Amino acid sequence: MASKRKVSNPLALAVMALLYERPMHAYEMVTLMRERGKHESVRLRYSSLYSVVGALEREGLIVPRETVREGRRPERTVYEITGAGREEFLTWLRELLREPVKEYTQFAAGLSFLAGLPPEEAVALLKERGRHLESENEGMRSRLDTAMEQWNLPRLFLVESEHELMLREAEL
Amino acid sequence: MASKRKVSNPLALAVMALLYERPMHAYEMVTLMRERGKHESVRLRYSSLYSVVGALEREGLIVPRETVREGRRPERTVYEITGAGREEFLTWLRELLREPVKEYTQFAAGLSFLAGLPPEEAVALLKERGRHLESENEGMRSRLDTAMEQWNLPRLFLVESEHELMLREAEL
DNA sequence: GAGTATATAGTCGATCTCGACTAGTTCATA
DNA sequence: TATGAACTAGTCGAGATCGACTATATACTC
Repeated sequence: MASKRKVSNPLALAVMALLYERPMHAYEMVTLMRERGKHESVRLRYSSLYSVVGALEREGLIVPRETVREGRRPERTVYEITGAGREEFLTWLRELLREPVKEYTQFAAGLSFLAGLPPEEAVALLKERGRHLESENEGMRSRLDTAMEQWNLPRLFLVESEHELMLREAEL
Repeated sequence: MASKRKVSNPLALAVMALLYERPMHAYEMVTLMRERGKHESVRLRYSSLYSVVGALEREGLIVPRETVREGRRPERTVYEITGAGREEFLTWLRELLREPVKEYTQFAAGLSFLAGLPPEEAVALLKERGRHLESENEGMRSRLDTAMEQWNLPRLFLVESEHELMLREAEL
């Protein structure tokens, strides 16, 4: 279990999720992801997207359905998900939700070398961080509140990280 | 501010931190990092380490001091940090601590496609995750407690993630 | 003293990832 | 009506990253 995936970029999960709904072309995926705020949870770069789409096709998880061209714009390839793709999507998603995996963050790295700085400076920096977080979180919270009517799934979603970090600073 | 670093892998921060203490060779860095548990906060692979060391050298942040060979073992190059390296280390560390940056986690990605699963299954999976976390955290906590005497810096350090995730599940 | 497990010290090739760039289109606006 | 911004739809090359592999030395065990 938890064997290595042939396409491991989380963006691939997003692609499959979107194609699970209906066939579409790459650029449309970007647009949809942005509309739905998925780019907040999955790192989204054009270049990665196209390479991930290519990889998924190689692995037979998605297939091109048609290539259309409007006017003199570059042509767009519409993809659809395959049976194997659906299966892979569900397996992967289940695994992500069920099994905690070690995640490395920049901040954790920074914290672990805290000792390289004089204590007063460390405290000052972390306090500053605290202020940044507070104001960012306020913004997030209010955006969430106003968006709550349309999208009822997210709810609390990002705000917990606030608690985590507040605790850390409190601890210092 | 927050301009792109020439060597951006957090492992580079670790290397500079170690060489800040005293010159050493690559393999010794691995040993020390493991001893001190730094590999819990910074992803550590041999291959990445050697390439990071190479990059740091190219950038003039560290320099080889001598190459020694014991018996017929592969030769080891001892590195030391330069003035520029010290400066870069401090700047980077300060930035990491001061400025919150968006971090993408696997779990966040998974959560954001939760809707792809039937609600009961989602709940079941997250509950399972909760159990895993609980037992893992228990282990962590006891290891921390026993190690507390020797290393007094870490204290709460990893345990807050427990709270974060417990809150998330509670929310579901 | 033979076999095997573990520690030491790395290298190499394939893939992944990203930033920078291209190139046409639509829209506002001066 | 020219001009510049923003949108649409990608490509490309450089560099980063990782898994797998090599090779010697030491320790343990039967």
